[in-house]
Amino acid sequence: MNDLEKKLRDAGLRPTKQRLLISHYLFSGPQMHVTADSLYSELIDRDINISLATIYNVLNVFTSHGLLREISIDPSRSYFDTNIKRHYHYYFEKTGKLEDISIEELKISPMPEKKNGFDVNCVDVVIRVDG
Amino acid sequence: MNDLEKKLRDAGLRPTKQRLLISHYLFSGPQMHVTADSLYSELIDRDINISLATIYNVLNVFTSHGLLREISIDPSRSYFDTNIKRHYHYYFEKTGKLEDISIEELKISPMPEKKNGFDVNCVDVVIRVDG
DNA sequence: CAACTAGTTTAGAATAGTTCTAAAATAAAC
DNA sequence: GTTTATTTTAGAACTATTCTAAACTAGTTG
Ligand SMILES: [Mn+2]
Ligand SMILES: [Mn+2]
Ligand SMILES: [Zn+2]
Ligand SMILES: [Zn+2]
Repeated sequence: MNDLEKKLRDAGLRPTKQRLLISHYLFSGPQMHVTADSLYSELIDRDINISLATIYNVLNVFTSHGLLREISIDPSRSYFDTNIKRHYHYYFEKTGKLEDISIEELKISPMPEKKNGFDVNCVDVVIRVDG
Repeated sequence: MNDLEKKLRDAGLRPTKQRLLISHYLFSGPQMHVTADSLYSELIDRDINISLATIYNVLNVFTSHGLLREISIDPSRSYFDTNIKRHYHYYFEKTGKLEDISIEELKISPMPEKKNGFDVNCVDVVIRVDG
């Protein structure tokens, strides 16, 4: 059982052919930010033909099982982040690219823990730049 | 020339009947966060019948002329904020409501001014809570 | 005022990202 | 190997938003 198969099983997911191919693209190299469309195109470029419905299914199920994080940046499409540790983003509005900002680089204080008795699920910071 | 008419003219916009009615709803009371749909429904409730296309036109033109700010919170719809001063948000994921956080309440440091030579357009902070 | 022009509103069509449906395929359990 | 639950898929459906083009209106000019 290889690393990717273990990663999927540990998350409670069946390691199907399509999930493994997508995992290989997403998780075997440097961390990245993808949209459904960018992922679909990149896989097509590598002659990996997975239906767009499956791309959406996999992005959503990976997100709900903690392997990806969804980022709301642009109301016209969802971004998914392979970096699931707490961090923030630069967003380059012209190119649509994202770049990580570590929590050491940018400090928020006081870091909120609760609001009206409700737990804080996450703190999203997006710094929008022209480029 | 009343306040709302002046506000529109100062922004370089013609004070049409529809824009004035929408401005009255948005700008005459406390600050608020709306979606195209919530605004449309609230106006219908007040027997103000403006086409949904116009609601979208007006929200977009108000935003591009600095009378509103668009907030990316939820990939399934756009929020617009009548508070155009720098501030941050709590987002209550179950109800879809937003609440302002002032820049005195939450500090970010260092406040970024530039990135790769590009200007920072805005710094969005969203604290997502369960409620 | 009347005539003119540029900008605005509107219904309805179109678009596009995403989700749904239901049938075929596959993974896991027995 | 057989069975069962899960997954994949093509294509349809959905939905927030934008577009189209015709009717309307605000502002300008004489
Ligand atoms: Mn989603
Ligand atoms: Mn918009
Ligand atoms: Zn990231
Ligand atoms: Zn606000």
